[in-house]
Amino acid sequence: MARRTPPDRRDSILSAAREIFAANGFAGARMEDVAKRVGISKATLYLQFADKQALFRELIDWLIETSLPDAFPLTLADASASERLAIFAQEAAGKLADDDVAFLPRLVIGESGNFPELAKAWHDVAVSRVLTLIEGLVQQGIDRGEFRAVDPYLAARSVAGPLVLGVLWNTIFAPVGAEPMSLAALARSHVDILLHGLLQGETA
Amino acid sequence: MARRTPPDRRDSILSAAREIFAANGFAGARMEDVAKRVGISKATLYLQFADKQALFRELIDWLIETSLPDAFPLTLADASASERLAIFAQEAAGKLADDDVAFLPRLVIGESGNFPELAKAWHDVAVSRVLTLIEGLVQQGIDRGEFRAVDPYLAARSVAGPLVLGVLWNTIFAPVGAEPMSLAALARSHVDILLHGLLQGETA
Amino acid sequence: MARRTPPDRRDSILSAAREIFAANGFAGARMEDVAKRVGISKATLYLQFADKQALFRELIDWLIETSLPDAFPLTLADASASERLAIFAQEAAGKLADDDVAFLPRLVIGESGNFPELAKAWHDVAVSRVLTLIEGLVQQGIDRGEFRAVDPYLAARSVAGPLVLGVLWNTIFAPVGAEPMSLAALARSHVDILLHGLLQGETA
Amino acid sequence: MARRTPPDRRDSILSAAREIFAANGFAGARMEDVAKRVGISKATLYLQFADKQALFRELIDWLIETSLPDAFPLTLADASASERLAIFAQEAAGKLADDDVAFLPRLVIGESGNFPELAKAWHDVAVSRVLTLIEGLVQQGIDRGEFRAVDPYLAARSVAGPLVLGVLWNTIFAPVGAEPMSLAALARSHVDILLHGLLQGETA
DNA sequence: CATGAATGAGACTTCATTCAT
DNA sequence: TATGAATGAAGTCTCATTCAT
Repeated sequence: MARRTPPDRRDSILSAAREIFAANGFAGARMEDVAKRVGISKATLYLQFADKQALFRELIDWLIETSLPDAFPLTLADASASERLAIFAQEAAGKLADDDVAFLPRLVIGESGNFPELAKAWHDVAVSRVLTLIEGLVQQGIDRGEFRAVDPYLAARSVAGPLVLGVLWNTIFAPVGAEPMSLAALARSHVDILLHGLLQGETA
Repeated sequence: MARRTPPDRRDSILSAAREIFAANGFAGARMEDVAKRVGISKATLYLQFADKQALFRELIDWLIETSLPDAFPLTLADASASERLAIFAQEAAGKLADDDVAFLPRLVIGESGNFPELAKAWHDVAVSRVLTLIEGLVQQGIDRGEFRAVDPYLAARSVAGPLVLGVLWNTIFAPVGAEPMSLAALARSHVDILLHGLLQGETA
Repeated sequence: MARRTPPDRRDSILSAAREIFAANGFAGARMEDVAKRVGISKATLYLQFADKQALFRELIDWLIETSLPDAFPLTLADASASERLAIFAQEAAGKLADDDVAFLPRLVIGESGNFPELAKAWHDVAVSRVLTLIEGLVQQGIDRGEFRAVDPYLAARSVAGPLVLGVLWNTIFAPVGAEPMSLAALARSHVDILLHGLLQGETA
Repeated sequence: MARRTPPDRRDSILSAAREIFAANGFAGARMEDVAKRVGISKATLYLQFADKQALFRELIDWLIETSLPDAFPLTLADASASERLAIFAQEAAGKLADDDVAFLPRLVIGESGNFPELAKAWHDVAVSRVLTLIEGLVQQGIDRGEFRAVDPYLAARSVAGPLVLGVLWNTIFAPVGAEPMSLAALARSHVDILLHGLLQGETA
């Protein structure tokens, strides 16, 4: 059941590493704990990963690959910008609610001081991409006369910000007693506010 | 509270500790580096702080005390809810742009796994407070008939989210090559969108 | 002595082991490197040799057997002692110039602390034999009235020493930039000096 | 008796290291054993030496410095070349008989594969110097018409070789049962042979 | 008070050796 | 016979923490 399956073995190690690193950070994590969680010996770990840093780096890469790649191909739709924004937000909320993804931000944020490259990779591969996608969405809305002529760059941050906050909330504060937040509800409310504004008179 | 040693000494240690912990996280920080940065010996460090955890905990307390306490007493104003929201956002952006504050999120996020109490303290003392303040602000707007009847809890997240994103952006991504973000500009744009919405026709 | 595996296999392992051990010493050599050089797996190595020490010991035996056995059968000649000394020196220089032999001294010298038996084997099988042979040669010269009545034991060291120095020189110093030494030239010069002395007037 | 004496401490470590490295070679030596022999903890070792290699390198340097520097200033004498050669050989034999010096060759020879720099240092600082000194001595003898016109470079090897052999003999073979060799006796015999030659008739 | 010196405990990493296939 | 995979044991190195001065 566990002899000759290099790919499985590798994934199971990465999976265990995710938990250990997520719980303790890079410096605080112990290789022995990772091994123990996989049910192998430390030495076997080193058969697959050159050292602790390699394991950590490949873990992050794996997480980024695993979680973001096929993200949001929905952009295609020829619905209205409003609808597409709403759909995007729902999809994003759904993805970010996945625990396998949610702790990546914490990990990368926490270790960005020690591993700047990881921050860069996460930025390039995931964050920047998503923000650019949102920018495009906003820009499209403006071009179609559907949205006001706001700054797409900043607007994209307005769109994404609350979701980031929500993810971190659930990752950081929920474990210490705060009420977990429904990303879906947050997304719905946020899109509503974004589109229609807070002001009373403004809504037709 | 500090005995014979001038409080200066204590503060200079905490200040040094801030830099070291911010740069390396708790586990990655070395007591010797803290001592070296202050210009004292490791042993002297232990004269002031029982151990590494004590230093870290007192650091966090000190940071929260130092940075958050006088936060946003502005709530007083009896201007319109819109105006007060705008003012709040500007003030918040200003405070969060301060480097002495900006790295705190990263630190807490990174160490929340090992130090749940930090997450809790930060939540209780800082985050929760500010969000509650925003909720009150929104609620007031609704009560006055100025804002639509949105969910104040979620709306508060809509307000704060982009600022959080902005701070993290400048903390995490700017150091690895991303263009730093102007929190003031972000706040301005965000409040505009929040109040008036993105939709074209909606603005009077 | 080797079963199904052709002796070639055994020899090729020993040959690879020679290079690895010669380059790194016993403790520094890795079984994996030996296996890799042969092109087999570590496990297969253990099919032929019980463990690392066994491999090393058999290697030394093999080297001694391989290199020394047929050494200097020339002693027979019934030429003059001078001639025989000269011939011996030339032959020895020739043999010692062979790289397959030259590194043996270094190996044994380096590991004599950890493997006293090696030192003993080398002494018994090789060094002692050669020195005894030289002693006999000198003694013969004395007996025939050809040589002065020197101490044959010490004289044998006088004969052999420079060749040893030469071998070590080429093994130790030449690789780090020193000019390699011609053992043949050294032997020729040395025999000349040994026979005729350095002093001017002494030569007829 | 052992608190605040950095230089003593350092020397006592090097002295212990000498024994451990001499007995086991670089790879075979354990830092813990060195520490144990000094009577300190492993960590204290690392207070003085960055790592195992640093300890080893500094040990070799220390040995070379300690043993060779003031070597053979005797060159001054204005005695005959023969006398000076004899004196040199006696002095050299005396120095080389010192156990603190005698194992250096073994150590460097054994590790020359892993630490080429050591071989180079030993060559440059010790071996090359002594050989050059002998060359000068021979050349002087030739210039004065006292010696025959031999090749000084090769003659120097003829002079030094047996002493090297003797040292290695006592280092390598004596510990495994061979009769130790008197370097003084060897030197005396060797100089006699070198000067007067082996041949009977040649001596006036 | 201040500190240089010392160390115990622990973490990473390596490698000879074994075993199921 | 051959080997890929696995690991126990060991060794290097680090660092929070203590203590004598």
